[in-house]
Amino acid sequence: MARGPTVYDVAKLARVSIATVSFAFTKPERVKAATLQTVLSAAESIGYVPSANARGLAKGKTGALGLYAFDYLLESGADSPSPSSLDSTSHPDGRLFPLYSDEVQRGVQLECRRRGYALMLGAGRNPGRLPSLIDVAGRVDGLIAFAGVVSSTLLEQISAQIPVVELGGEVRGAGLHTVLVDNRAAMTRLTEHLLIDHGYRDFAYLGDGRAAELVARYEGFSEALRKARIAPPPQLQSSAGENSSTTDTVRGLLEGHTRPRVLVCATDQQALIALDVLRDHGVDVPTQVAVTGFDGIMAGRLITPTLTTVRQPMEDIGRLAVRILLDTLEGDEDADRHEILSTAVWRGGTCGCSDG
Amino acid sequence: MARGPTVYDVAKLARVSIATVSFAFTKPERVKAATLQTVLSAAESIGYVPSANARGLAKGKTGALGLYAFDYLLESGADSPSPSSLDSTSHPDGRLFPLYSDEVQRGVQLECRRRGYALMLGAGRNPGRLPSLIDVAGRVDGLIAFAGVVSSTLLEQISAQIPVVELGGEVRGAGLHTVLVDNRAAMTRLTEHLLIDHGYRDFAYLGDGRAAELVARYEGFSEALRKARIAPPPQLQSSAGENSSTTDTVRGLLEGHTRPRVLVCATDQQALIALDVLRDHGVDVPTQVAVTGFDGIMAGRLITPTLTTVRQPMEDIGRLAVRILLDTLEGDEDADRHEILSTAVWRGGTCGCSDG
DNA sequence: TTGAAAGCGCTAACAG
DNA sequence: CTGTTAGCGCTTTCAA
Repeated sequence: MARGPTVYDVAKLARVSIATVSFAFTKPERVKAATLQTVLSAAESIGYVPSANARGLAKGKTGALGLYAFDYLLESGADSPSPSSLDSTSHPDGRLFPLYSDEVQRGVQLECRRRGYALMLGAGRNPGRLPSLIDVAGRVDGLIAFAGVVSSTLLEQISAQIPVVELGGEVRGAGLHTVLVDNRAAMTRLTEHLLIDHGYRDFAYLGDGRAAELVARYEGFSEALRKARIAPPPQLQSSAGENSSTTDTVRGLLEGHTRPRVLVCATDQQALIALDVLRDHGVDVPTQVAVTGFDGIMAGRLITPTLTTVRQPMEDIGRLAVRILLDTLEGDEDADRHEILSTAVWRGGTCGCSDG
Repeated sequence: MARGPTVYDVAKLARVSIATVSFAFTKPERVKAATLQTVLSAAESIGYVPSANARGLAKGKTGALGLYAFDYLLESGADSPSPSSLDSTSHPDGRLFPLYSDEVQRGVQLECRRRGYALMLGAGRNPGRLPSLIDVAGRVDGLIAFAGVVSSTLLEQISAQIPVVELGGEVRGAGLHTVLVDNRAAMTRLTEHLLIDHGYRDFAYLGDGRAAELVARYEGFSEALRKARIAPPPQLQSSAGENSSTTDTVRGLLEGHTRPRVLVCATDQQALIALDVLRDHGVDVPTQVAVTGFDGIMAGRLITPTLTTVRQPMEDIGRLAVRILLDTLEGDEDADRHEILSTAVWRGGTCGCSDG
């Protein structure tokens, strides 16, 4: 922030010491009413705005939490100068908003506001440019980060300074708190629905081999299949965050000669893209190909038929992360916390269930 | 943030001065390669995370922008401890997410990330608690605030320190930049559609007399009516941010003995609530009562029939605000900027147009 | 190329 | 109740 009037200026004007000015703002009850008035109006008259930086430096606290998220939309091209969002239906990715991370972020925001904390947002995977993780970490009292966005060793390093909650990923003992869902078990349940209730036996799997959560989903899928004595197909690789890569992969699948009966996708975002491609190729869902996702984002509920998926309690995930941070910050919390929230299989229309 | 290793610790370990440590991080090219290595690995080994606070204090810049938004959802009760968002359709207000402010925020976020700035979020109307506006203002290089969230005089005061963009509201010459749409003209166009294309003549208006933007909408509505020689009805007052107040108002309207042919609402959020109440009372839309909103939020596009409304380019509004800030910050911008973005009347089904 | 030293604006003892 | 004073951790001249 630009330099403006400081405590010194206010003090001079009010003819008191800087300590009194400071007290007037932080512990008004410790200052005589008359003095308080003088100081406050002096401050007002010169437009004094206390520097949160200086305050944070002096107190060792900032009153803000940080959220470091992976920026899916940014990567997929939504960062074009100005795509005129007046008609966001024509904006290919806008249609997918809010994404998984957006809904989690919403929970974080709501809980931060409730508890009187400001929230600092950072994002990106290119640590070269600001705001890199370090940049937000150095500025907040606690940090929430999506797994996979930033190296866990960096996160552990930061957690030596301030409490850190990692969302998703794996439980590590290294001082990081964790909030996650049982991706593996949930995907097993979803797959069993497809196997048992629908009797499908011919599967394809659209995955992303990198993030730990996504790997767990594939494992859950494979396990269900093996239990049914079906050999799990390999993952068709597509980057969960990059819509164009998903489009290519699904196109490739359709242009091959054997078409699966079911396409299980690692995320809703991928499933929704897949549905687009299927439609473009004139393939009917669910009668020709059934499709499922994972996450439970809003967009999946709003298409017809609705997307069969596993719903995560995204808002709760965000809220809980904030609560963990504040508990360790304000309370006398001790150990790492690893919370596993529950999910629910949502039987939409894209798997062949009757919708609604 | 908690106190961890500092430049001093790193300097001692690397056997250099703190200045060298600082240079190593900020101007690596000014440090001999060998020294750089020593410093960097020393820093790494003790888990050094530079304090953005101290840096900000010393440089007078923070590399972050602030967004101060009105927190509609919070007020309307979504701040209950944990409403289990697994089924957000059962969560009365979750259904309305993302709201107008959320979509604007999204634009702000995207542009901030593009330009390498972190974003600090604050919100609320109770200035007593943190994070009050001042708190985020003191911590950022530029501020974006929704009109009406905070007194404009405070905003003007802050704008003496850092550039400020006010979203909505009125153009003030006092050093505040503004981004807005022509609420009045847009509402006139919408009303004319109802008057001319549908021939409606019996109107009710659900408004909120406080915010300047909302007042302008009512004026636009009234003007269209007067031009058609119809006396504008008074505003049925309901707080735009408080859903329960809207529910009560609309109920009151329906329980009266004269039911209007059209209900024009100042915001989509109010219109959507109104539609709920109408449905509960067994009133058909649009055949018995036509309804219109204003904003163009996602929820309005996803109901059947779709909500007739005025679409604002919300994402663009957010992006533009950021650009204005960065232009004045980084460039040699001079004067206040007052940008007016264009809107479009969306003819949905709730006004009686054939939908789709 | 590196070091010494003076702040940046505020808080928090500790005196008075 | 108010003033003095010593930092908080980093950046940045100015010298060496």
